[in-house]
Amino acid sequence: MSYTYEHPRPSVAVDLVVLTIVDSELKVLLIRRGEPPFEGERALPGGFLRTEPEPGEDLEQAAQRELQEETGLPPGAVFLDQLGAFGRADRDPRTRVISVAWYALVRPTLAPFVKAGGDAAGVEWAAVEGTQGLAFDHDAILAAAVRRVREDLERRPLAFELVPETFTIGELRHVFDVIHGQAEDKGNFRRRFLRMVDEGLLEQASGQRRTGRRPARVYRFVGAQRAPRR
Amino acid sequence: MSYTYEHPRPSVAVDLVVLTIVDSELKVLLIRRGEPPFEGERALPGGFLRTEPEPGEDLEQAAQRELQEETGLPPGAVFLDQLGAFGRADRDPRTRVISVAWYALVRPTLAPFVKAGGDAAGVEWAAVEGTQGLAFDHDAILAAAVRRVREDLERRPLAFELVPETFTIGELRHVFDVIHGQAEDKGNFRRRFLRMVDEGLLEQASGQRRTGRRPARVYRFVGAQRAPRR
DNA sequence: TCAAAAGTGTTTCTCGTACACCCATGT
DNA sequence: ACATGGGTGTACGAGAAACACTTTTGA
Repeated sequence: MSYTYEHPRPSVAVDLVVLTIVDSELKVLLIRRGEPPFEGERALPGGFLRTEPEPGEDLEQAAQRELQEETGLPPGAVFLDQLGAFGRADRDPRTRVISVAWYALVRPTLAPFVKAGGDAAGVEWAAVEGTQGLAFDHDAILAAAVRRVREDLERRPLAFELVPETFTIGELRHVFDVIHGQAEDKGNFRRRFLRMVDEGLLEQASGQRRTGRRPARVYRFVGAQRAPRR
Repeated sequence: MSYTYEHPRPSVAVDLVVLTIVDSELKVLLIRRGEPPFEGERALPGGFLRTEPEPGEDLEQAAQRELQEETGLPPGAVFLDQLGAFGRADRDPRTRVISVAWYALVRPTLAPFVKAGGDAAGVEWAAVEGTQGLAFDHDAILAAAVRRVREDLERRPLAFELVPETFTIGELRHVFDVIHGQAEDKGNFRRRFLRMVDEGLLEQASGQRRTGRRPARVYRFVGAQRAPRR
């Protein structure tokens, strides 16, 4: 309760769970740590909040900055929302660190550009399934992110962040299939989808997609704002 | 990206949005600040994360500790979950502070004991509606908490945290009415409720409640775990 | 006896679910 | 021609929504 500012302070880090879908798999962006602690091991990308020059950057700014540094993608091209704060006392063996974790969704069309732009040596897209043994408490953060995306997928327009700007019904359904780990019924998904169209959330775009089989109509997301709620 | 530990560190605070229902109104626990900044103004209860002795306390521990200090209620009697981190650079005029906010739900039966137990001078239950002008960014934190509770009420067993251990259907419906600001249909709510009973989430308790009118059956929540997901 | 809340029933509509089937295209 | 995914139809059931009605109590 003592509301004084004189006391030792923890470090505040910002960590990112950057997700995309490649080859029908949910992937997460991991780095290989180049320094202790956990040197040589894999971890989520992240960094410390800058507090200089006073008063420093907003938490959200810090997350956006890290995201940009780590992916090389233009700001605004990637969906970003806060996951929460992770603050187990022993999560960093060296000193006290609070991590504010964020999750980001990268369109598959942009994913290939990420490795090129990243500064860190060992940046890679790793399959989420089977990923384990990350540094710090990053296993737990990753798990929380996946749970969160799975839940939010149902009630917020997240899926549109994992397809190209224009997309077919099949492509969108594929996002759900991958994230939920099971196939949706084609016809039922289509109906749900078309309902969104005449609610005005989606509109048919011009052109069509020729992807091997029968060409499909393409749509575009126009619903309200894609921004998070905060 | 520089993953070094040598840099100025922000303070980390833990703030609480403690909610209850009294007199058919959603109430939030507020304190009157006794020192700068914002001396004399109202604010959410909270305090700084303790990092001594090394490595200090977990974030969740800190929240529980504050909750206990502020309400005087026994630990475990109150539902607590994390809201998120609030870190606008200018949120504290004096120095850089990151706030990790939590929301708590106090049963109406316990609410009256809170003022007695609190140490701070000006602890009060204030109606959420119309509350404004809180210190720091606490208006925003409060708004986020209310939005979150409204959403979670639908898909997690939150309502049971705002009734006595045993409760009538009407009492539970009242929670929804107050939080959503509009009355549910009696019959429809009842059906939803009874569905939970034969799903095993609720069980009829012994006895009945005599509260003025016709006595009502009382129920008890037995569903899985009440704990948050983290 | 009257108001108020408990408790019950009914009807309509929407949506999720499961499944069957046709259509257009590249190989 | 045939496999593949796009596109369409149908039928059932659970649940949301709106509303009317009976029952039990205290005042």
